Amino acid sequence: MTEDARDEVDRLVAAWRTERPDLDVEPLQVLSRVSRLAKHLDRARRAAFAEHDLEPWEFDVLTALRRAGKPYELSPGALLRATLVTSGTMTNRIDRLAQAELVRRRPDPEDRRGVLVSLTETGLARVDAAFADLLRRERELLSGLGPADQRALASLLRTLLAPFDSPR
Amino acid sequence: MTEDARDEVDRLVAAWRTERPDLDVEPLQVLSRVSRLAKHLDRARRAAFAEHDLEPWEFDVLTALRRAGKPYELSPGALLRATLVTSGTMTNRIDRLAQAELVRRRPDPEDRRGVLVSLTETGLARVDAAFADLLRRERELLSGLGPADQRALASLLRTLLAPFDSPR
DNA sequence: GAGAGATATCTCGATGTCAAGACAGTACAC
DNA sequence: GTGTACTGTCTTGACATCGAGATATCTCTC
Repeated sequence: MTEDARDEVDRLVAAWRTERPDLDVEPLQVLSRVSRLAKHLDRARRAAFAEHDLEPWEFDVLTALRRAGKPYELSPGALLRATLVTSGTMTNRIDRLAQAELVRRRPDPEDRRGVLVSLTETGLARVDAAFADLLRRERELLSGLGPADQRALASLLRTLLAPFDSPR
Repeated sequence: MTEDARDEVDRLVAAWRTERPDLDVEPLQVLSRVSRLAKHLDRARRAAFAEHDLEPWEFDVLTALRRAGKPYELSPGALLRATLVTSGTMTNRIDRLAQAELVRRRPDPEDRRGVLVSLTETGLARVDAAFADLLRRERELLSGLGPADQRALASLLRTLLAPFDSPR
């Protein structure tokens, strides 16, 4: 029941089996693939956004605002929870997005510690265009799997992700 | 056939469906989960390695050497292909690993442009300990899935990864 | 055996991220 | 209301990464 090496991870696992036959390296079959796929995905995203003059980090922030719906406005705190970055990083991102006039900052009228960040017209247009493009490319990446396989994959990944998301 | 929101990605997809009902956002079900899971995985790895005084990037280089088998020696070029980083990054990594006496550098006797990097005794011991620890934690992360599900997941991911790895 | 192009590694400057901490404002118990 | 703990945002300094380019060496063709 040995699998022939179809991808880098199969080769990696085979190498570990030779070098450390005492260890059960099965977890790598899943988790190394997740890491490597994410890395390739980052590159694909970067390429897709480049056509719209957006960096991946810019897209991440803009989409979070876009998803919020009208008036496309969230606090920095909400944004950093949505994007899994630290507060320092988010401050820096908002600074640069505001300078590029893709977002606007205004004081929160309800909480004087707070700030609200919203999309500008330009920001809205850019993120919508880039998102449509991203979906096109992602669909292409998934074209090796039929609809049923995609659903199965999504469901298995959801199970792994649940412990990270729900206890929040 | 609506799925109840079990994780962040379900919520994210639901938000997009409201905001952009004209787009088919199914690809996100898979690919956003891959990205998010990879991010969580990075944090788990960082925590695991901290106990062995290793950074994730150090671990990546050391394991590539470890997998190569005796005499645990590879060229910088082979290392950067194994770790998916650029050459400048690899030079920097090797410099710091050599300073920490986890690896050694020597000129390649066969090719005077080249260099060979090998594990020291310390490097070998550290990477073996950290790897065993990592596997323990990864197994824990996967404990929500039975063996059959893990194999199914691995197989689906392999299909997605194949186009990136094989044409290399 | 000379030259053109490919390959291996390293250097350098710019950049985005993180962690830790500073600071202002809020909430809640007493 | 006062004090204490918490929350939300921003500042700062260190650091790993990338991309472009520099240099040295090898390979292959003629």
